Amino acid sequence: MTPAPNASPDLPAVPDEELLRLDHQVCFSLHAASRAFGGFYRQALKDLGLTYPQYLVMLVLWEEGPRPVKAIGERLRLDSGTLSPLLKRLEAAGLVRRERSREDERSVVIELTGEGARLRESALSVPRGVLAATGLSVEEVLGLQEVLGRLTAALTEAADAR
Amino acid sequence: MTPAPNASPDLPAVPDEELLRLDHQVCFSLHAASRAFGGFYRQALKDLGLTYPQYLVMLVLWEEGPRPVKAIGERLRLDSGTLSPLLKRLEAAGLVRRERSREDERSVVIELTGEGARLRESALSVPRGVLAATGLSVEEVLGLQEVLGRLTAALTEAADAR
DNA sequence: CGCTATTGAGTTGTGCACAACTTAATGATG
DNA sequence: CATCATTAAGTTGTGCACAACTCAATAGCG
Repeated sequence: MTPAPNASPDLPAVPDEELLRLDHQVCFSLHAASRAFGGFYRQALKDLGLTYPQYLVMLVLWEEGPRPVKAIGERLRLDSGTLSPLLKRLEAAGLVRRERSREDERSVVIELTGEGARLRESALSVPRGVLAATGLSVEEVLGLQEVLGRLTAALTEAADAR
Repeated sequence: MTPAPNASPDLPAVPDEELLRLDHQVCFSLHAASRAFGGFYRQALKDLGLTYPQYLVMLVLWEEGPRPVKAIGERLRLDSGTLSPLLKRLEAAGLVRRERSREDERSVVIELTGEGARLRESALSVPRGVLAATGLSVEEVLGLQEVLGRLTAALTEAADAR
């Protein structure tokens, strides 16, 4: 699978020197954007008492209902090393319950508490503020999302193929 | 400054429910892309013995020469809480020197060692591999960079205006 | 000049990301 | 069915991000 036939299909006579400079820019842009996003959410979510990754987990649970840790990890591409302590903190905050599955005792199912479910109402107002703060149009957001999706898929595939 | 005149200029009758779902997608896309990028670089940089943030710092030093911690932080939007330990690790690895400035003894100037400067040669081959792995054209990369730049600027401005 | 505010770097504490590992349960195979 | 491989979750250790803080040096002002 993945023949990876190309050495550099559309990179003509760009010297390494210049690529290093461009790399600087792209790395930096993505890194900075991700952190700016996180920083803005940090403020927006402070009232809810959630961090940004905790918010992502709650979004999954609000949308999809009770899920084993494994499924949440696949959805967010996070492993148990990240999720286990995060979920324990959500449990300590009274937002979720963790229960071993009876069918498969290896699996731990995460489900919302009443408080966790109610928190969704407060969260409904968050995205509009964020979207407004981005200064992007809805079309640009959708376009950005599409490019980022392809980027992630290509990078993880390339990383796995090693 | 920053009149921020608009409540929601181009968000018509989209209900909160749907925005929350869209938010899920966008947050996730950016978060996942950033981590996929970092993951790919982690492998590419393993030979150089650098982490991704360390690579970003080295890029600044390779491009701009000796710089105080403050200047590096402004370039990468990182504060001393992140940079101080990172720079100590680069120093321990023999790649940089940290010297108090004589003109202003509050300032610590970071400069490359011979080994740090030589590492640039090995790093020259990295960006081409990464660019190929993204599966994006050069035009798409430039477009992505432009959107991300505006996104970061808008978000940090909105965050500061609180 | 002397005092106060500001600035640059560093430290501490919390949380996330991830690699490497452990443990327990399940599945597969001879 | 007994053994071995696989799987899910958790643990440990390292490094980054960031808030809140300390400390020393400098700048500004009366």
